[in-house]
Amino acid sequence: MLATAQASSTGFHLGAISHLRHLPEDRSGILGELARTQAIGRQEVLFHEADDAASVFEIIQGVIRLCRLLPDGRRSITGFAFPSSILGLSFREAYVYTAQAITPCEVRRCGQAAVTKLLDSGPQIRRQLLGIVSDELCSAQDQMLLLGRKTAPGRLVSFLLWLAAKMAPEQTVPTHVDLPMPRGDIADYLGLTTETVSREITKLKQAGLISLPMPQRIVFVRLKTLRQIAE
Amino acid sequence: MLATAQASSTGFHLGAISHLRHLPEDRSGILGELARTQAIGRQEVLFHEADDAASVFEIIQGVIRLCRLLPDGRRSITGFAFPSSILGLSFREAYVYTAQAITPCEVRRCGQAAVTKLLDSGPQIRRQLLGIVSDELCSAQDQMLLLGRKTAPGRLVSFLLWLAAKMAPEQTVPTHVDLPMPRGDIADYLGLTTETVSREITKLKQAGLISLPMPQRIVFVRLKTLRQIAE
DNA sequence: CGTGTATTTGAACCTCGTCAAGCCGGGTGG
DNA sequence: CCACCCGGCTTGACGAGGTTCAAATACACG
Repeated sequence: MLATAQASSTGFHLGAISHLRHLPEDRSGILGELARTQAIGRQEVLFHEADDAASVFEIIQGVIRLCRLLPDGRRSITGFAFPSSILGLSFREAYVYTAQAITPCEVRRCGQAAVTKLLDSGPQIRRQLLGIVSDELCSAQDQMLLLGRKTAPGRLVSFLLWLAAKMAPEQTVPTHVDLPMPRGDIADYLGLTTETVSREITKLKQAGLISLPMPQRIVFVRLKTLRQIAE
Repeated sequence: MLATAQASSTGFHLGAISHLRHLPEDRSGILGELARTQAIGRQEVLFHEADDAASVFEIIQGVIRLCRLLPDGRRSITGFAFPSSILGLSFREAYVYTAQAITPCEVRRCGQAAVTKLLDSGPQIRRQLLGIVSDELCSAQDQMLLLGRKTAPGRLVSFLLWLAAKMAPEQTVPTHVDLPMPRGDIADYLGLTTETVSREITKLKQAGLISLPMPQRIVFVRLKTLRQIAE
């Protein structure tokens, strides 16, 4: 059932490009009835790096971490996936990262063949799928800039504001964010250590920029200053 | 010779492409006769970040740097483009980085519309274009791991070996590499400073792992050790 | 031969990683 | 109900790795 009408992704031209990089298209149900819904327990692995890329996933509920390992065990988290994210659109033989549930999740899965069929089914949906991959590429480059050229506080604040926007897309002015992932995951995402992440959070609290009712909840107190720190 | 005419930045768009972790498909001329060939002078800009993404480019000759700027001037180079790379496959409204020639270049350009047409022309070419974007995403993640979890010598050696493979793909055992870009570009690509890049090169030389007949030429002396350092 | 740029080198400083310990909260079992 | 344990988080002391600032050198170009 194609109840969810595909939002047209044809050009918006509003000038203020940087905010519009990731247009809020409605992608819900892009995989349609080709997909089967499935529950995933906390810490469960959807697929491993280098596994045969057999399936594509759409996250319905929960948060998933995407990570890569160096031979000596150093870990890099390349991204997090939230509801409506698409995972595994590789168009290649193997997955390039491991996907693991941080919280209990609900996902829809469908085979690569179904995606190929989807791609052949028309220019509209094609554009949408390609846009998804393009957006991923764009955020990957944002992340490179963060890792290569921002300091620890800049990285952390950028992350907190980004996460708040991801978790509550409807809010233009975020008030707080609840961290679904442990400090270690944040560290591996930001190229820092758990200790540094913790210390920087403490500093923000002591500077009165955030408050911390509990370790998993960050309340933004001086949002404007935070935005400056994130640059 | 071209005087240093600052190229006006009227809109072109572009994405970026490189690396071939996967199969060595022949992509030469993938844009076909839809494209027009064009010469680009050193330091000339193909397109700017946030410009309307109007064209797609294929590099025929030369090396191009792709970069992003932070408001305060810090720069991050997100990639380099070599012959046979495709730039600007964004499937979005605007380019997400600036593309600038490091050496004199020859490129083929064609409009986005032509790419769309190409995409509609069959599953074969579709797979190829999608594979290109997927490969880009994969290298972007490699780079995140490098920036987040490798030390200065690890980053530098990884880069040198990677560059050697890019510049002479036919050689399985590289003997040397000629750097087309200045130290500052390498630094902005690796998330370091010019001074650190220079010092690390000096250290490799003093350790007898490389030799340096001239600043732009790196000769690999103990390849195996270098590979270990790169991990 | 003089000028400007790229590269190298030096010294002081500082951010962040490392190692180690302490803290807090939840769950389990006595 | 309490004692204990265990994992995640915080805090402290210390040092290494990289940045910053400054200057010397080398090189290409006019």
